[in-house]
Amino acid sequence: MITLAEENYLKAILSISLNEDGKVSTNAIANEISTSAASVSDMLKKLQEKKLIKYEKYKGVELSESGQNKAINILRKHRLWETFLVNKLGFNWSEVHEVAEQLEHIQSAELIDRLDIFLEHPKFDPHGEPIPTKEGKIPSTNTTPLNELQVNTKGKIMGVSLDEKDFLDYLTKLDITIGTEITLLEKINFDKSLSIKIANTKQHISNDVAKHLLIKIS
Amino acid sequence: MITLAEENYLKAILSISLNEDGKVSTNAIANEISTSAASVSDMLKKLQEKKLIKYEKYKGVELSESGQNKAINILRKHRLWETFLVNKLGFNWSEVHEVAEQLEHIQSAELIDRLDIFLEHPKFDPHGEPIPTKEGKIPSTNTTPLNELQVNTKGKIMGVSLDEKDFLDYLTKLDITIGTEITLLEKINFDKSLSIKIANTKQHISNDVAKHLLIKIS
DNA sequence: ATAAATATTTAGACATGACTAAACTTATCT
DNA sequence: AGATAAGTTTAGTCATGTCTAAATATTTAT
Repeated sequence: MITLAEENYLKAILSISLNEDGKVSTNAIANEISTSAASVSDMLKKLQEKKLIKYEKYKGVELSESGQNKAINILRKHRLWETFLVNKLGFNWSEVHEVAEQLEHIQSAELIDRLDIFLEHPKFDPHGEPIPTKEGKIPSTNTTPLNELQVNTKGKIMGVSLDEKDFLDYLTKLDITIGTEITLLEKINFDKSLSIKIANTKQHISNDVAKHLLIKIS
Repeated sequence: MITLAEENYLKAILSISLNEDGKVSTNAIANEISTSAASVSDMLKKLQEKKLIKYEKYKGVELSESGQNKAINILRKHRLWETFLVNKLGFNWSEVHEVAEQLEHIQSAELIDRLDIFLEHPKFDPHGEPIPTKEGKIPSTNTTPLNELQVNTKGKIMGVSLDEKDFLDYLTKLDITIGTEITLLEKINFDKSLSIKIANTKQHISNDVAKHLLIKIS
């Protein structure tokens, strides 16, 4: 059996791996799940014994095949539950993260199969993130973070890569949601902030916001 | 904050209280949740400190008002989730108990409010058990266990008071489900077993089965 | 290439929730 | 009432997952 804490560690390692290459450091994990490096070090030993990760002291860690399967399955569950909460229960996209963090640990393959059917096999969650397949593949999205676009490029917002209430509420205030057409007008060298056009209105956003907006160039 | 273990103890105490009068004994709880009396004794001290129960050493235990509210809320969540699993996801009534035991611990009042709306405020779960109200009332059902009926009484099965796969699968095999019309033909004194008529077929069932069938006399 | 800074692991504690064995309380039987 | 049985609590231990402080390894800078 896998414990709740172990699942959260696998999820954290997967999440870091998806954002950067190479092995994952103890500190990165400690930072991701807001715990001490010492606790992480302890847990890595346990995950190693269960063959869920490949770990060499001081050298960082990566998921084993079975660890990756487990982690991707948790991600699949998280994104399916978020889809359920928004599409069926009428939650706002900014309100679902915490509850989905609980629901993703429910143990029942049958439940997830049936939820997937009930939701009609959704491909994306309410934040535009791809829902991993039952076979453990994460479909790629071919999108680019807004801050990496060239000036004067036009595109459509396909998703956001950060699931935090304050961030999502801010986007809603800016009239930014999935499907919104956007044009990058100008990049400010000084602070990397951006001028954009949405529905014929000029807006100004920070680099920190822009990097979490995933764009498909049109 | 209330822990998972604490919630399960409150639930067990409520469940025992609903079936018998007076204070709940340490052993009864140990039996209900398959643990040792020593563990129960430890936990009762903790629940006492949190004012969730009224407890006197060697004298048994009862829920405090806040403890009862918490316990009934867990029961409400359990029964709403079972309703969701059967009505929306297409599970069989014998397959939902274990999953609902996990789902009942998800912490979000908003989630349960919305689930209740989504299910259109169901009054009974898939086993015919009443769903407690948001205000913490358990509606009474005015039903009688089959084994307490008089011979030759006719009635309808309104619910079952045991949520175990083997039991429910057996009922399904006997063509017994909620709404089934039933006539009590004979009580066998020797082993308290019963002869019954269902859809013009004579059947014979044990007292153990009969006591979990809740009948509304017609 | 060595010192300083940074990252990681080990050591030793602690809280939770479980266990067994032993001690103690209450109930029951003659 | 006193002995025995049944029920309950206490004492001591264990596994999990966390922590801080100290020790050790690795990386970076001079």
